Amino acid sequence: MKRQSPTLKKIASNLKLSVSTVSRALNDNKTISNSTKEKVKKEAERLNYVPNVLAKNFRNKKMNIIGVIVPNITHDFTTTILKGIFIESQELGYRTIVSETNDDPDKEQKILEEMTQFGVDGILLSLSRNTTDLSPILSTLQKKPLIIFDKASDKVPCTQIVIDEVAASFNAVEYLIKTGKKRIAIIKEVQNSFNSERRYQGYVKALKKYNLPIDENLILKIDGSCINDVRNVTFQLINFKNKPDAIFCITDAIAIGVIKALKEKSIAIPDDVSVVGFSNSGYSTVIEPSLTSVNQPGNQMGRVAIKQIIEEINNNDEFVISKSIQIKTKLIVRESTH
Amino acid sequence: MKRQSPTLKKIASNLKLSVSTVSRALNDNKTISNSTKEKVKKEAERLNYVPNVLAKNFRNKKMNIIGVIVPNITHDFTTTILKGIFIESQELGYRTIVSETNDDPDKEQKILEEMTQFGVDGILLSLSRNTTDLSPILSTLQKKPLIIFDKASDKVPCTQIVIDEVAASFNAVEYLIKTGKKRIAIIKEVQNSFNSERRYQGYVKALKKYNLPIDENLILKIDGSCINDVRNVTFQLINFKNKPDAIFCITDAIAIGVIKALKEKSIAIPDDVSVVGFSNSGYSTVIEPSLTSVNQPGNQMGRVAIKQIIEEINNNDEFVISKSIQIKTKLIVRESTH
DNA sequence: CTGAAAGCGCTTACAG
DNA sequence: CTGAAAGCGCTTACAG
Repeated sequence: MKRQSPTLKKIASNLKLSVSTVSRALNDNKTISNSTKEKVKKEAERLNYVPNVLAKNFRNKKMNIIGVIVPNITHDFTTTILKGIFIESQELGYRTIVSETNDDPDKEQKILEEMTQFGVDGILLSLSRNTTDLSPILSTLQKKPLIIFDKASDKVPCTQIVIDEVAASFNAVEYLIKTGKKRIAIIKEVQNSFNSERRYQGYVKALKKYNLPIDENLILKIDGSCINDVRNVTFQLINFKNKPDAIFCITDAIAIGVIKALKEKSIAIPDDVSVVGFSNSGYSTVIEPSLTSVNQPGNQMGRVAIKQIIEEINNNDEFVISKSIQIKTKLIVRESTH
Repeated sequence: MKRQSPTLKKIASNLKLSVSTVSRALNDNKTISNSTKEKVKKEAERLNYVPNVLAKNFRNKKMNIIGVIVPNITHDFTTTILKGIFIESQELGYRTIVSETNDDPDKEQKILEEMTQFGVDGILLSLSRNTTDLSPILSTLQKKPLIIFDKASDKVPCTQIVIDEVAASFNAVEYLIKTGKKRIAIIKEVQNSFNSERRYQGYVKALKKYNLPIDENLILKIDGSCINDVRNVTFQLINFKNKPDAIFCITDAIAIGVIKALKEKSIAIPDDVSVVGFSNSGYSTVIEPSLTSVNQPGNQMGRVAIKQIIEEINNNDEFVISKSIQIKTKLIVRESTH
């Protein structure tokens, strides 16, 4: 702050060269002789020259900043995605600006507008749970490269990077079936959640494949934001004449609640009822019995998202083909199943 | 991208005004008449004018970006701090760039240098666990306003924003004493961690106040990054002839391990041994019995950090007085104590 | 109350 | 291989 940092001009005058030559030399432009390149670089080093990023950004109309929008930075899976985003963007020379919507569509719209105006080069968006009006997203899509990740919607015509939810829950349910379970309940979310719906599809797919009936009594919904319902729903489930022998939960948080409710009623896990969660959060190993859960490689998702958005940033003028990239998951088996 | 967005020049020519006047009008400069201000603003609106942030930044030598450096974004407490940082910076018109060190001092140094060079207006730093050489921090402190939060060190002459660790653990231990416990063990970290040391001081202070002996056998250390040691340490503790009747754990993660180990040996919690954790993470309510733990208001810490750094950014030329801001905590009592 | 002009530090066509 | 010049879009001292 105190001392002015040296500029190209300073280097140029010291070396009796033109500013243009110095600029080119520092950028390794091929039209500059190696000898002057060396001289310039040495002098830059000596002066402790640091390029003025503000000027560079302005000149190049590029910030090298990617905006990242998530519902809630506090969620385990979100933090692992962010980890991947940070690593990859760092490697590729980009910075990221992260903002939270707290699942508020208005906030989401505001952030989209601010980021666009701020001039980020591209946006990575994980949809808020309550977003139904997609027009703000469509309109920023007109102005900036944008990719949706994790919380997705196929109604937005852009690249989507998601967990292969159907395969993930298919595998989980198939595993339960192979384990001898025949009456497998599912607890999903009430909201019109893309992810929840896909997980349900995988569940149905597995039951069908093994010719198990789809019993409406075993398909329950809870309000995703009200985890306390879980206890009641679990009690409801085990009060059926034909109780389930396994419960597939759409999230780890639900699974934790289920396990606690089952223990409260002295139901043996997994002997009487197996429990499977989704996302393999830190909770899975804290709860007893430890929870079998679907591991989602958040790191990988984050890295892929960054690579993809940078590709779309660089192809900006050309026609970009939206793709759907599905990340593979893996079931981590623990004590809540056998 | 396709369409050029309008500039001041465009508005000026449309209105037959000078660029300077338009600029001033848009910035609500008092020297401009209300009538032209109105005209200009209306035209700006009509053209959908959006100021070029890149040009503005460049001109004003200011990005309105604050760099935030944390060891690991994955930690519960860190995410709550970040939440506070996001909220407050958003409100005050700043953006944040977050980076992770993964407790690697070299990475930390690299990030400090990159952020400085990138031109952030200020830096919020939570020290990596393994940082011993403070010179990179001192040197960036010469160039940019910098504040240390959470993982702190009083060896860096800058404002520190920390949990009032001593008071926090004093209160926790005092609570255990009032609950009838007399042989209170502490499990702390092997590393030269500022926070761990402070928590230990609070422990000692409480024992002294109530004239309880300080028994070296009850003061144990584990490697912070190796949670598996916890089980052994716990077994070691309960094998003493004079076993502890309470265990104060420097982190929730340690407390979880302790609870599991105690249950394994069928020791009643809290009747035989009470357990207290630190940070009131999500785990506290997942483990059974639920964990009594010190709640750290991360949100507040984040907000205070942002307010403070912005103040120091704005007072840049003047002499800045470094302060130590201590955030108050609260013990959340649950089933692991009585 | 408004305008003409300079300049922030860099990049890049154009010319030689 | 190098230089002179223009310009990115804005702000601001200076002048009137």
